[in-house]
Amino acid sequence: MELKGWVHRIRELGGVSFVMLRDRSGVGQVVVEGKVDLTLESVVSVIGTPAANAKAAGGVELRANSIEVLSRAESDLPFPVNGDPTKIGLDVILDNRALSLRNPKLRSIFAVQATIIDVFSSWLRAHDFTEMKTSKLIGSGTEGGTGLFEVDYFDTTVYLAQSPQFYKQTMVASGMERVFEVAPAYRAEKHDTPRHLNEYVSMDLEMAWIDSERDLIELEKELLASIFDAVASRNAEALSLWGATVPDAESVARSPIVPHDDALSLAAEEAVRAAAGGQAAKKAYEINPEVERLICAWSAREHGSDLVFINEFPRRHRPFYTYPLDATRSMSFDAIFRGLEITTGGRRHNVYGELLEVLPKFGLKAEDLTDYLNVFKYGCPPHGGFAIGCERLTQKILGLTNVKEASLFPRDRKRVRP
RNA sequence: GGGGGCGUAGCGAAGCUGGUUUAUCGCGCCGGCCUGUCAAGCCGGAGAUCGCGGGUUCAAGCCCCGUCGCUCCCGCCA
Repeated sequence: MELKGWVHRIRELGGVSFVMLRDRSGVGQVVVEGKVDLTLESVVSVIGTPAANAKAAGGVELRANSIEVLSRAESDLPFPVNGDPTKIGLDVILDNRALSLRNPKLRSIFAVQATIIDVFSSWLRAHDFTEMKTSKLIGSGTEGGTGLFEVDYFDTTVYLAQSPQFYKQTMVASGMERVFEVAPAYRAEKHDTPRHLNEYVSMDLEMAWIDSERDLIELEKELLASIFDAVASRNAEALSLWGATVPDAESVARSPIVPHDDALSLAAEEAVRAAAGGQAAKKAYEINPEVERLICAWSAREHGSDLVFINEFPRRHRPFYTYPLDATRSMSFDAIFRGLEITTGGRRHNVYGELLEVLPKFGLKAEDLTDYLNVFKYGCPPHGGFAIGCERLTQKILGLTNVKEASLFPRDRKRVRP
């Protein structure tokens, strides 16, 4: 039989040599008479006879009759490809992406990510959502909030989309009712943290006929539970390599929903508890990363869940299109998973007149948003949606320390290559 | 933008309060030995202007200042 792959490791014992050959399915052992003229990571084809051998790694080995080098690797590897990747700096890993992904543990991150994207899409299709692909070039940046990247576009300037928000709503109003999109989103923010990327994969959905953000939360619970189950069954090896587990469906189902103001109080109490009865913790005024960690600690202890939903955010913290609950609060929510925000969503304004009324409070002018407003001018059902940060979910499932590890070719303030 | 930490060979690290001429270890690399390895083992070798610039000192990888890079925390961030 013939075996093809990369030379993972070589052990020469004089009269006999063992070559560990790696392909997408794993690593197997090849036995060669005498010495071998091979370098690590060379691509080879081995013809030989398979043999069961209790002394072989895995119990089976291939006794080589001939080895053909299809592509010889230079011997000056920039880092040990077959070693423990947690001992290699992130910069080295990212600078040498093609090589670092040959490491099974690093490559397994993206097997998990593929499952996440697959199940997100297939679950939504099975629930009558239609997949869409919308433009990432937008003509104006009046949506507000985050920074936008400018792009030369013939004789004018356009921007990279920070989210498909307006298009999602457009498609709901178009009569499609339920849509989703998996696509990159761009944020021109000069942050430099382990949880931010300037380009990330946003898994978006939007649906008609909801009453409040609670409908969305219930849907996200089912969706996430489905993703976790699939990762557990399809990516058992990746989970074991990273020493990670996914939440079971029951724990996801009982994830608490905490109103924003309560979350701040609970976080303050949790901080006191963490400080072992120390000084009174100061109450935070908004959901910051520390509050996210504290509220998750609370959720894990009180509800046995790694997931917690925070809803009823103050209207002033949310964009203009967010549907109000009352004078100060909105029908919006965040999902916090293992201490990190992975989702923001909510119900949206769907009545033309109400949108026109709310714009001035956010310093916006109707004439700058005519395309968007026209979506509602001739009737739009009550609706809402949310987005899951694909890299962040991947990161938190596997317990990666930096979200950049969960991006094949991350783009941050300083990195635009490879 | 503010603050902390770290920059020593291709990679990962050690180097005690400044003091021994050849700056140490593991992986990888080069040469040799070895017929059952499992991160193979053993012997030998190459490879480092100790990020860069300046300063203090009889003496700096180690202390000080500046600078660049990386990293973490905060801020910013639908």
